[in-house]
Amino acid sequence: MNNKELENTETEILNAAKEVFLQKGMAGARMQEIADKANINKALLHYYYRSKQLLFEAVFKSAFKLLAPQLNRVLNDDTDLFEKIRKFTENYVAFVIKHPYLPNFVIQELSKNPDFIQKLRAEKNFPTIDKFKIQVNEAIDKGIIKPIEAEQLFINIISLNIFPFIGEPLLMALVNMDKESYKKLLKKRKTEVSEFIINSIKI
Amino acid sequence: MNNKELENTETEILNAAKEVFLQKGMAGARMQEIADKANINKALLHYYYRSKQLLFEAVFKSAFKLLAPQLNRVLNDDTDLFEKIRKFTENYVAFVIKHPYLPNFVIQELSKNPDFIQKLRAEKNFPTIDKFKIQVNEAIDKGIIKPIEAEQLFINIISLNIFPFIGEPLLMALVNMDKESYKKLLKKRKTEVSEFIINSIKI
DNA sequence: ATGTGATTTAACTATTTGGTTAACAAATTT
DNA sequence: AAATTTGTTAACCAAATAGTTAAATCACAT
Repeated sequence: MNNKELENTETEILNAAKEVFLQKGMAGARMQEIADKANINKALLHYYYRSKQLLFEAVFKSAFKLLAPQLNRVLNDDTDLFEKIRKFTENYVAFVIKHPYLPNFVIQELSKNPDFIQKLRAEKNFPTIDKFKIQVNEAIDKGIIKPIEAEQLFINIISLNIFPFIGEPLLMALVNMDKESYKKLLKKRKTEVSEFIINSIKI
Repeated sequence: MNNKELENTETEILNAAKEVFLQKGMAGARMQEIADKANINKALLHYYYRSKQLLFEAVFKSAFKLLAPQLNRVLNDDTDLFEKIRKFTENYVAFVIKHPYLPNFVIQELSKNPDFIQKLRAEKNFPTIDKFKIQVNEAIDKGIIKPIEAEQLFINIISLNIFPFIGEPLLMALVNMDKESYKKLLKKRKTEVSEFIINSIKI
């Protein structure tokens, strides 16, 4: 066997599957396309991952494992609140550029299968809001920020960061920009979004 | 024929198709399910709408026709900027409660078929940002709001309003709430989101 | 009533698609 | 090196699914 590149067929398959599932979703993905992209026979897919469902679950879990640390960067990390918002915003853009379809995929498949979240919750490192909540309330008590529910602030942070990527095709048309200008606009958001948030909450 | 309810088969079909397509997307929708939901034979679908693709396009256009006026409420409407942001935010929640899957559907299908936006752009009433841009720049000149690009502000407004619905299953889990509490939180956003935005930009 | 076009149906077809089988090949153990 | 286990393939299968056909029925004008 040529162990230069094909060192690990299983990984090869998972990568191909990621590519296809992330772009087309569970319903739109085709096992044949995944096999082709992995340069293997379709039967081999079923040898490694017994069914489409199981392969999908492997992809989904792998995708979520990449996303979770990003979310934890806001939720469970005890740097200063403002600094944290700045860092998260800056890093998130870089993350999505590296994995353009990932957040959309996770959200999309979760909407179509809401029970799935239960399986994730059980896993180690599932992000929780507790620490963030304490931090926000402390900042309020100290008079650093205006009163706001931690949940609402968190949703605002996430929305402002994730949606411009998920809604890209729609937003691009609405603001009447081509791909290149829109990408520039997104890069500017690395700093603008955090300032927008901090402006709103700081006293 | 019982003309009480079945006054118009074509409309009956379109409604059933909307239900199915909006929830399952193009790839996940099944013609049989649409036929069942419309209480008709599958052949009748093809009698009225020749193919799945054409039926899908009818649904998509109809969906976008509902969404466009919502967007135009921010973009093309010459009430005061702050008042506009308040009104839009308040109305948008009501809109999504009435059409829960709609925004997600539009965005999702556009991501999977970005060329599709061209067809929409040609249509009457496609929202454009021009008017909003002028309004924002005037407000900046008058010293009412801090300098900000109109495009960025628009994206912020849309993101803060749409994403909490699209990302509902994920966000619900992250903030550790059940459906009921989350719905309450969303209702609170009717006023909180606009204050969050205005706080950030006002001088 | 009857002829005509629009509407509706049951039954069918072609294709796609997830999954299987059985045989072959390569690596590993004995 | 013989035997066994692991990896890989071509060919096949059954179910699902979009789409078709041809006949039946309805609405209604003549």
